Amino acid sequence: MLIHDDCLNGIKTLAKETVDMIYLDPPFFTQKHQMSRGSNGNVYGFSDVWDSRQSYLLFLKERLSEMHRVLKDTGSIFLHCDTSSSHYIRILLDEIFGEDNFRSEIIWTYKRWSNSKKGLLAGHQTIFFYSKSPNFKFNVIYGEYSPTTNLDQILQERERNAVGKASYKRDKSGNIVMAKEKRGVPMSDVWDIPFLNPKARERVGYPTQKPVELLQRILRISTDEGDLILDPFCGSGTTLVAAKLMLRNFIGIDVNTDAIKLCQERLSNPIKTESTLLKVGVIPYQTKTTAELAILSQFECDIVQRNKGIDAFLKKHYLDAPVAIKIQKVNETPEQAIRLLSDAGAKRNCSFLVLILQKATGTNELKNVPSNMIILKSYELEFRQKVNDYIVEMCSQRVIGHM
Amino acid sequence: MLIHDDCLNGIKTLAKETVDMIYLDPPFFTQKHQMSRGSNGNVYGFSDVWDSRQSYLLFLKERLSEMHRVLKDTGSIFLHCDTSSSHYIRILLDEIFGEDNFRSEIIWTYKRWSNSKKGLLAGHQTIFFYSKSPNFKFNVIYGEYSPTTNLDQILQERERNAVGKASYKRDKSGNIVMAKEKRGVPMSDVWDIPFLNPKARERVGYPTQKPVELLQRILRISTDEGDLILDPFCGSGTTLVAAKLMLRNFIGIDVNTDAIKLCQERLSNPIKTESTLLKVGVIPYQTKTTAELAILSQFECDIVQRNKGIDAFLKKHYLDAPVAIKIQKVNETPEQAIRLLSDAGAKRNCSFLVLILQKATGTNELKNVPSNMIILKSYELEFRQKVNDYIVEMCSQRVIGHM
DNA sequence: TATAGTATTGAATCCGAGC
DNA sequence: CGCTCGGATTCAATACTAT
Repeated sequence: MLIHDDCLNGIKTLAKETVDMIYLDPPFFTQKHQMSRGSNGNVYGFSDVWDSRQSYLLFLKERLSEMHRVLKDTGSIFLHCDTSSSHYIRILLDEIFGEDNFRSEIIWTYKRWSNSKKGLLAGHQTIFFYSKSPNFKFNVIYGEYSPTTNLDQILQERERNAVGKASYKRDKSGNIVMAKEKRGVPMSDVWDIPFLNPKARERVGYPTQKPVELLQRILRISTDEGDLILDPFCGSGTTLVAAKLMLRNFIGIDVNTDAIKLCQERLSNPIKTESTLLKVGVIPYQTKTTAELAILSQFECDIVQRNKGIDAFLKKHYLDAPVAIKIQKVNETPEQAIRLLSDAGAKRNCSFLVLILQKATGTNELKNVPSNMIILKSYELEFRQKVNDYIVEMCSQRVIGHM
Repeated sequence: MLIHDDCLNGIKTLAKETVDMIYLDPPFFTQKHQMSRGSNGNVYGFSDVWDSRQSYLLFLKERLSEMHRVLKDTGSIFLHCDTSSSHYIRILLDEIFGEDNFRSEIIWTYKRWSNSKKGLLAGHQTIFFYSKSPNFKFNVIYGEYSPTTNLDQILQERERNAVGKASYKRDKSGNIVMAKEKRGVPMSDVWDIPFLNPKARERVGYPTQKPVELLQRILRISTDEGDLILDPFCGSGTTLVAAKLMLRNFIGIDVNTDAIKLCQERLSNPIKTESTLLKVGVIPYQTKTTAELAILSQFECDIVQRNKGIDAFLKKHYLDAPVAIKIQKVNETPEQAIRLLSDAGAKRNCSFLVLILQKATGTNELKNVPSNMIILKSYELEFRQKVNDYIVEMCSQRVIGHM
């Protein structure tokens, strides 16, 4: 939903405790008029000039109180700002949401291209993360271990003696005891996400536009599918686009007519939205899944978009003809995949067709496999089948042993 | 020089405008008693518990005013704090040093041993950088260009037309105009410096001890040799050690007797841990090739560095034990790879071992394969072998046909 | 001497016991 | 039910040891 109004009025129309998450990127108190030019030639802008800091803070305070009202008990708020006023803003947030509900000061870092000046180059912005209450919703996301970590050691169980000295745990026979499954490293409050590249900005052209990746990360940790997101200063609508992509519901408010129009365009025309994102480098992951890309990355190949039968061609030709590759999709049976690939391959005069299966095929032999089609199983699949075989055999042996 | 006293008294003994730089790392208002044990068995600590934030801020304010007095016109102050009170502290600094003399909010980021929590892991602290006046001393330090930067572009002169569109400058004959030599990228305000590791020799056991490297960076940008540095909360004396190593003069003040003793000891033998991580960067730790990473990316696994026998462990355990993965290296025969993996796997009590072969094995059966080792072939290898089989068969058929 | 592999550690965090 | 206190768990990065 889009509301074209000052967010103070806009939020007042919403009922108490109905919103799961609020992200806002209000004016930063830069005392400048923010402007930039869009690809359509329009000039977008808004004023960030104020009588005094006092009036700026009052403006924010009124609106933050309303946000507090509409936020659910399990909800969170993310306020994006920079060093211009972050200290005063945090005091406001402490007042309105309570010091105890301060969760994190998220640092968004980026490398930026800029001329040298006397002093350090500003390469970060701050996002304050407060919750409405201690029982806020939070999805812990685990990441990779640091390369300097010796994982094989960490996987061993350890114990400490009375003095606190740690050592590896061993069983009675002196063997090392392995620890339980590990989850990985929880996400830090410092986020290194590339600044929106200038070409992408050209496409939408709204000043202070944020990268979708940043919003997606916020949505991932603080909301689930179907949750309701509010962005009271939605600008060009990045939050709303992220919400739509991630199947969240959303309300965007902006006082600026151009902003609302821009949001409508971005949201109503998903294809254009996708192409915008494609430039930023987010969408390739949507036409091909990460798993598919990982498989294809092992072949020297060129990736084909929008073809149901072929995912890629090998760079090298065999028998003077191209080799087509297809990965079985999750919703395809092996037979369907074989059919799609052999049809598409025939049209292109391929010498070989490579089909990679990702799902168990049952025991039946595959039918209608052209003689030049090579069928491979994904590592996962092959691994799972072999483990299965092994366990089945082990069990049967045990049964025989008991007889 | 070392002064054993409350810094309020200590600074009062100093003359007006005599100090070039002040670094302070005051209590953070954590409301905890900070304690830790030194290698000599001593227990060091200080109290960071206060009646109220008010009294904490008053304490700081009195001392900051004195610091302002002794700082030279060209001098700077760096105040180290964390999210506990950074917002209030910055308002104090605005008051005492002036908003216009705010130079940077430096973010010190690090990775750290930790535990999972509901929320984001704190991985940064803040250093506020203010100057006494606009004509502060500052040494601009240039770093490397990021690898994604197009160097051609940097080396070409650019110009903007009336509309503000940038293009490469050309001379009258249409040749590209090369720019003057560039010096690199000026330093950002986000500093990634490893946290003082529990095992670092530099560690003296004083709580909240900071890495020497951090202080050296501050000294480098804000002072020259022979300048006078003041640290009014010198603790274990890291600032003083950095100053001594970099030939700056220094005054350290602390109320704590143990702290002063520790400083004396440390200064007589200043040690800086040669952080290999900092010296060589994170790359040498990453020992996997892109091809290997591509293969591993298809498993849900944690990557292991510095182990010849194991490249990764599956995140999921099978039969209540971990599963180790190894990829055959280009210079390993299958037999060697099998041997390395089975040895390493035995030590770690793995339920299964997965070996991925990347090179043709000849026709011989593999020997000494443990029963719980699963051998997979890389897609490339499998593909090439099957293509080979196919062609061989095709040829033989043709030969038969010709007979 | 260089490299592979092993042994440790701090302190933030959670969780459960005790009050 | 809300507190504190103690114990268990966590992981990055060093020092140390063996080869």
